[in-house]
Amino acid sequence: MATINDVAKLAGVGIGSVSRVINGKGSVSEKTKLIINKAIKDLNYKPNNSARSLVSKKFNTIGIWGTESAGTFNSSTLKLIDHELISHGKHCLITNGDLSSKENPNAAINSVDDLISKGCDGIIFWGTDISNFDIAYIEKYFPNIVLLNNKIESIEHKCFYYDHYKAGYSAGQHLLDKGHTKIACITGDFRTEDGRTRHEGFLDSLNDKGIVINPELIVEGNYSFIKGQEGVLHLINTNHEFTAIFCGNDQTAMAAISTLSSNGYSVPNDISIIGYDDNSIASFLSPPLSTVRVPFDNMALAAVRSLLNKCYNMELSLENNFPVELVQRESVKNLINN
Amino acid sequence: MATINDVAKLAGVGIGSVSRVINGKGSVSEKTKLIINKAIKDLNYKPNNSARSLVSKKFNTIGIWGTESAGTFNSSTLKLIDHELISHGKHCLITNGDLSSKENPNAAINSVDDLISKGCDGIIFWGTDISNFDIAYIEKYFPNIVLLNNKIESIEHKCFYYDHYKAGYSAGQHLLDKGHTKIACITGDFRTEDGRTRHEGFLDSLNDKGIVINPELIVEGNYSFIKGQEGVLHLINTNHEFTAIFCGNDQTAMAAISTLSSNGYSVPNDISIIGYDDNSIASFLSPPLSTVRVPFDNMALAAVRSLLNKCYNMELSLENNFPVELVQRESVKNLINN
DNA sequence: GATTAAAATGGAAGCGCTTCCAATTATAAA
DNA sequence: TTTATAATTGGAAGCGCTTCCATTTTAATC
Repeated sequence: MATINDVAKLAGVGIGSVSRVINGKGSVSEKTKLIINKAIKDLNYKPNNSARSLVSKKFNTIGIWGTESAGTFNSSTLKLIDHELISHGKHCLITNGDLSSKENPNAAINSVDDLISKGCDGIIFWGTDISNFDIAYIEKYFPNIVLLNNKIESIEHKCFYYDHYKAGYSAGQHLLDKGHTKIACITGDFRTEDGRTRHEGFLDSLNDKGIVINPELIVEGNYSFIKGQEGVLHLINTNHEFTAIFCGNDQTAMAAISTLSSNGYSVPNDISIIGYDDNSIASFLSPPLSTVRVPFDNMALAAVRSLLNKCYNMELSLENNFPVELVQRESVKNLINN
Repeated sequence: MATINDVAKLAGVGIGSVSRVINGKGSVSEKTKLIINKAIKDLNYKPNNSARSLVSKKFNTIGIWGTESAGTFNSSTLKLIDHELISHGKHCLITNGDLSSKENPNAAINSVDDLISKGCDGIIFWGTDISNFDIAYIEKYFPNIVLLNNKIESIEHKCFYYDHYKAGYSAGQHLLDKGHTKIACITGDFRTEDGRTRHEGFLDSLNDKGIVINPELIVEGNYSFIKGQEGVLHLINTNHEFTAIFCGNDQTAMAAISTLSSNGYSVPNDISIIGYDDNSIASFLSPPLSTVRVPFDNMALAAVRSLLNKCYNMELSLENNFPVELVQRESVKNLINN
């Protein structure tokens, strides 16, 4: 592998000039620039990043800390992030937090320290699988961070998230608009903030119309297919009547649809389903799923850009408002005759 | 950030000893080891990876070159790879080849060079979206590579792939076993090798029983939902009778099921569907999809491990046989009365 | 206690780069 | 032409580490 010395020697110049050409700063005459570029090409010279980072303290790399449940490893959003980074000449170093969460209490911090010492200029924390406490601790000595789909009051300007409450609310509203009043739901995990918040929003939308949901029609899930399946089974075995189910996420909705139809119920004729996320499958289900679209990609893009700006003094534009949108497809029946 | 000098000073030893402790090689007395470790902890010292790499030429990082269509950014397999790397203290540097493929002809190579100069000890090439020619070229100057789900004769020992032919064959066989003889198919893209091969295997399974498929019942797809939808629509508008469709992948099968049912056909009562991949959705479809399970995870694990062995002189065990398996669920009707 | 071999230790050299400054060269003004 | 100023240039220093070797310390043996 050719080094900067080789280039300098071949071009008959000093290493300083070569460095100036590579980095495009400092003054070099057009003539020597030409000579140096030729030498670079002839030697197929590529600057050694370790040496560069050692001196400059810049790594041109952004770390991503995420977990499976954050969707990090199962989402086109990762692609989008990577795309944005690469198009600015940066790299993407990934760490899966799942590994650490099992182990000792400091495991999350350790895995982050690992990421830092490996060399990245900033970190995107994706999801809520790391405690606020840990993040706050890390942020003290490594401030170039950004939270995606998570929110911590003390560093709110570094957070990119949407309003779970509003999202839940709009799901409920849609059901109401279509004339449903007897509504069941299969929620997310109530131990998580977002699980609670989206459910609250949902309940409040009903409350605001004076509708109170039968507590027996609320079953707690955890976003998994299997819990969705169990939830539906439980609901259809209860004796309470309902015409619609609000599912805590699309995965749950998927489970609901398939479980209902294999138990002889038709969606939406017998029971309507509304999901939450608008994941990549939602429109492909049968029937296509009405759901709340969460602006994941917009948030992700803004998060990366904000970090890019901070780490590399860039000035990329970024959104800071991430409205949720109700996507009406065919899984909710209109009960209102007009 | 504390450096090795700080540690040496605090511990009252030479930097050589500190280095020996960090790397666990060379001899250091238990007593000084203790002192040094305390200093390391007190200073919260983390070795600087750039400096280490600069000297040692090791990066403790494996690059992944993949594209969206390879599933790199949409698959739990990535998580598995990352997991394996991290549990051996290595990192995972990702590059999305999609970006490059659009641009100039050398874009793929450039993006790989980028990965190399950024610093990785080996690269996993995931999928077939980079030409054999390019890979062969890269392998010459950067031999620590491994191909996942791809095969190039000249470096077959670096390739981890399965038998598309057999997979296609077994799909056909299953349909035959269930008594289907009038079979349609919606294939993959015939411009790709795997698209062709799995189709060949499928046709041969029929041929071997003396069954010839009606050419009008073969429609070329490209693994996308939309093409699957179009394909089904085309098939049901044709006047030729068929009882089953072999879909080139599960995505296509998903499209087929949803399109058929929204056109009044019942799966599997009217038409049977068999898929290919056994992706994460397959078992959740309604009806649950019978499909050919492709051993992605096994291949990926073997690929990573093989690379780990090569790059770091490890001796991890690895599978080298990746049999395909038919997963029978409920989307294929049994036509044989017994 | 003396001798020898083995273990432990300190630190210089050097990895490839950026940055800085002193020295040189070109350019403009007088 | 001379002088002042700006642009260009070379290369030493130093980033934090590993590796090597010369030196010192320890342990083992007589």
